[in-house]
Amino acid sequence: MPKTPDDSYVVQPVEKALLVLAYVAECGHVVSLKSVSTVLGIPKTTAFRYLQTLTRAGFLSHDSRTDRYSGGPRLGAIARTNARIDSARELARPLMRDLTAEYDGTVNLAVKGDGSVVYLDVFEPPGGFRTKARSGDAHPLHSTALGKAILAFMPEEESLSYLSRPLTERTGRTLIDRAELIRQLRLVARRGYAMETGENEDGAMCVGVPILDERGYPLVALSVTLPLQRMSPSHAMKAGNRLVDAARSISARMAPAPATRAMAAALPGH
Amino acid sequence: MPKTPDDSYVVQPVEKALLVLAYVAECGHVVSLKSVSTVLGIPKTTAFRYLQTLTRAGFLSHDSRTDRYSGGPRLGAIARTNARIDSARELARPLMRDLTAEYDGTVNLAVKGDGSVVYLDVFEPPGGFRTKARSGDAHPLHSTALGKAILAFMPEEESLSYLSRPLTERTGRTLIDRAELIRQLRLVARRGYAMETGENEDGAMCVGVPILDERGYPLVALSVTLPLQRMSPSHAMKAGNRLVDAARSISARMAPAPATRAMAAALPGH
DNA sequence: CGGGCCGTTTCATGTTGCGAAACCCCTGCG
DNA sequence: CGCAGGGGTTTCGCAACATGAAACGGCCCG
Repeated sequence: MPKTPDDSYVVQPVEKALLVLAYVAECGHVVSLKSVSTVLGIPKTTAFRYLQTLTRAGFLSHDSRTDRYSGGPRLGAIARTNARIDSARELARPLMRDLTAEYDGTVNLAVKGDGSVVYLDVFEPPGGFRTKARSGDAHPLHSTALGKAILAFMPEEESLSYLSRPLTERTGRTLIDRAELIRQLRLVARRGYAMETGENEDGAMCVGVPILDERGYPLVALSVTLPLQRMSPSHAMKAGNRLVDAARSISARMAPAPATRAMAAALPGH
Repeated sequence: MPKTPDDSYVVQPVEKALLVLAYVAECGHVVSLKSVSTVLGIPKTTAFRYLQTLTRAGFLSHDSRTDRYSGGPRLGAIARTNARIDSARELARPLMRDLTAEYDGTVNLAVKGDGSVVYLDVFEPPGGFRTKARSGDAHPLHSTALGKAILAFMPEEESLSYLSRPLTERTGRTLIDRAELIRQLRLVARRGYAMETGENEDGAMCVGVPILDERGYPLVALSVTLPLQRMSPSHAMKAGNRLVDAARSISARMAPAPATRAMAAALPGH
């Protein structure tokens, strides 16, 4: 029985477990092992194992008093992260458009990835020079204004762990001296914006700021990139402060992560 | 290498696939097969299969142009359903408290399950008689005011499919005549509330109304249950209209299902 | 034109997922 | 008080199937 064009790479246990996850999470109420088994037509032994595994991984939660399953904390976490990023992205769009025109430069929005920034949106001015970064690309944290803005505002423990990894040299100017980087990050934290001059891409200079979520964590960052020669120190400072204002206005209106069902499920049942 | 008290029922392919799902969905940006494989330390062949399976199931989406994965539509659906139900539940709470005192009866909030209603919250008056229903219990659609309220407001095609299943007789009074049920549902749709007199539980009478989500679908329902002898027809009518108002006020303020990241991901990348 | 990076396909192997059946516990009922 | 029944948990033997090394192929970049 062929289902879709090509099943050959589908892992069956995973497929069936996802069926279980979808059923439990989408039905909006607690369910018993029995009902999973009968509704989905999966033998109860197998359903039992899937429920266990899904629960262990935090995708479901299990009330041992009533032996019922429901959506778990992980689903809430995913929804929350997505809501935060989506709303930041949405709120940033008009500001980015304005900034692109205002500075006639490239304006970037990026999220923090694992040891990198990943570009979400890149607004380019009509005529101007083009930067390398495209939506979806990843660049190092230590070589970009976006990354330095994020590093400077995350908990110190975390930033140090990133800095302890090998620091790749993107250009001749890339800072790979850890002590110097840490000094810079302290300055960034104080004045609110980060700068980068040809450290990530030759001939490009960039000013970046973090966008803090409701926990104060720099989940996203915003930056303007210009050709090196068009950016004077005073210009950069003005741009930095302008970006700080923009980021603050986004933070203030960002999704406040509403209480999730997963949390409600943690309360006593009756 | 023991991980938690008891791994014996954990299905390994599922566990690892969930690791992949968590990584991709939680990181908030598109990722490549390579990065999944290296970050999670899973051989790329295996990671490939998991990504395929997760994508097939709608938990991830795959941009074939750039070969990148991100959160899929199913995650949005789950978040939306939960948000709707949570907010209804939250908004209902104070009203339910009021109604409990006002009628000195049991007030129920339930979600539509597969062919049943599942009780979310049950408010009981201090002294009074107790009904059978507890939070988490499931009762048939056709024998409860909650269920009839829901049946009357769902698309006809769907309600007919439920009515075509065998109708269990809960008490001597349970309506199992389909034609008569359909006649009743039409009346319910017209006046806005459903009634039930000892059809689900002996000696109890119940008035229920649907709570419609933004699509007009009766996802949740609200009801008041009283001992049969304490409920006159005129009393029931007043209660019904009171409940209709309450439901409308909940519907109006219910979570409007914000645009999700999964939808945004469907837009062209750059 | 050539090298390397990354996604896809193949294939032989034995690990491990599977589900029938037995077991156990709790609840409701006579 | 004990019996029956419905769910959840555990056991166990077997073969299905997940696995990952290696080979392949396409695309980009130099």
